[in-house]
Amino acid sequence: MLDLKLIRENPKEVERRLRTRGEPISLDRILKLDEERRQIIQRVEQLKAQRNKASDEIGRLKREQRDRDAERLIAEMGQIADEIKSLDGKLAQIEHELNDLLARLPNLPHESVPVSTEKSDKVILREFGEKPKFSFTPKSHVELGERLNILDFPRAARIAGSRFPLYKGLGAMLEMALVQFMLHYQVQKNKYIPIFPPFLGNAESFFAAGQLPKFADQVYFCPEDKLYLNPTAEILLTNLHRDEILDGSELPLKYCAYTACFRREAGTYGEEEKGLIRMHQFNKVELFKFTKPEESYQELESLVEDAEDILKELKIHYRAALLPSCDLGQQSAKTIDLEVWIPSQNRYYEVSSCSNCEDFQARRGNIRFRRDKTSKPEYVHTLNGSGLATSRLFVAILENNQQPDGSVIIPEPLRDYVGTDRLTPP
RNA sequence: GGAGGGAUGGCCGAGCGGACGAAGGCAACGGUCUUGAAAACCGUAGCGCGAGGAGCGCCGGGGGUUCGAAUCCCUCUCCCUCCGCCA
Repeated sequence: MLDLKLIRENPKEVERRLRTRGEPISLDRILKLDEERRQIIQRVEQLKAQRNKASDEIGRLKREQRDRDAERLIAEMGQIADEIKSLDGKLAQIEHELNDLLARLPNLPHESVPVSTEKSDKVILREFGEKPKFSFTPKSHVELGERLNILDFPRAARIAGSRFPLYKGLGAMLEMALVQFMLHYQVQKNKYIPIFPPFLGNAESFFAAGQLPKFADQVYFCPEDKLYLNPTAEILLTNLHRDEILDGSELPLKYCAYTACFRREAGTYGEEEKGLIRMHQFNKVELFKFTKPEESYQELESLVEDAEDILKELKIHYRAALLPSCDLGQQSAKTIDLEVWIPSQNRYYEVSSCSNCEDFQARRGNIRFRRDKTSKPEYVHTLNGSGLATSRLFVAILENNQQPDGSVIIPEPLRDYVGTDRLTPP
């Protein structure tokens, strides 16, 4: 959520910056509603002041047994009470529409974000390793998974439907090994506090993180209980400190969480996204920070590095990309993606997306901090990043580490967790 | 799922139609005293809109009754206890 005051004071500037996202955004309606709202507030508050004064007076008269004078005042106040009620009603209506419009506005892109309407206009910040060279035609992870007997899409479809995963045998071990390894690493080396959160959240939580109201169609919803299935732990972790005032001296707070993630992925069927690339359910270890405003961009850099550590440890070729304005998620002011190489498709795929949401979510979730005991509360900045999306990493490991005989070498750090150094076809 | 009990400021806790933005306690902040600290005493002190003013709003959320609601009524959410069910 953007600050209404900022919109009111710099409408042209805000509009210009929002439009760099490539959506046709107009603030006219918001400005008009805001104007109306403030006019009504002025009138209604005047009336309420009058009413409060009269109520005090009535109380006083009653105490002094001057019932006749009290009765006269009460009769006078009836009219004002009606007027207040009608104005309050009008005000509620205006604020409802205003809040809904505000809640759907995306965040302002940071000035360091390249402005473009082409998603391909990302800036490659750095690369690690190189694309593997094969003396044979590399197989896709779908084919490898089948031959190794570690993935079973047909049976997953029987149980749940298409686009659900089923890992089997050492495949299940490898997937869980990735989760374990990443959690251990981020907790022990990078000092994140581990959280095992609920996998469902309520509407307030999803609103605070920015998922609602705009993206309701992308999440699974249980109407009986009014609960939403977690699409990313970012949402759950954002709400860890919703409606709290944090102690400035304990910032930045760094959390990491493993969750299964569920997404409806409505209307995203693409032929190249076969197998595990885009699923209704996948696994992810999420990194999350609550920071002071002036520290958030340096914390974004270190968050990206923390996620990169995993790929370096696993020796997977990747690149870090600064996304252009048109490719930012609505909450994000700046996003850096990590992309791994997928040989069978001859392209890179995102395994991590690290964003600084500045105070966008903090405002929605009322997450604040105090610099010291006596200062006023201020909004924190929230940052999130996958560290990493396990299920896509699984794909990268299978495809990048495949051997001519169809076996797959397990990266060194995962071997103890998986219990073997190599997957071999039966 | 059934029956009951709760939700008040950073925390605990009183208030149950008018002098209540809310007693009291703890914690906090400033001061006095002290070489320093503790103790004691005095004082300040919630959040939001607004101009750090006036004013308005906020006692779990929403609605209602009333000239006036923390207080009465309806409704929702969450928490606790007991029963049922279950890992």
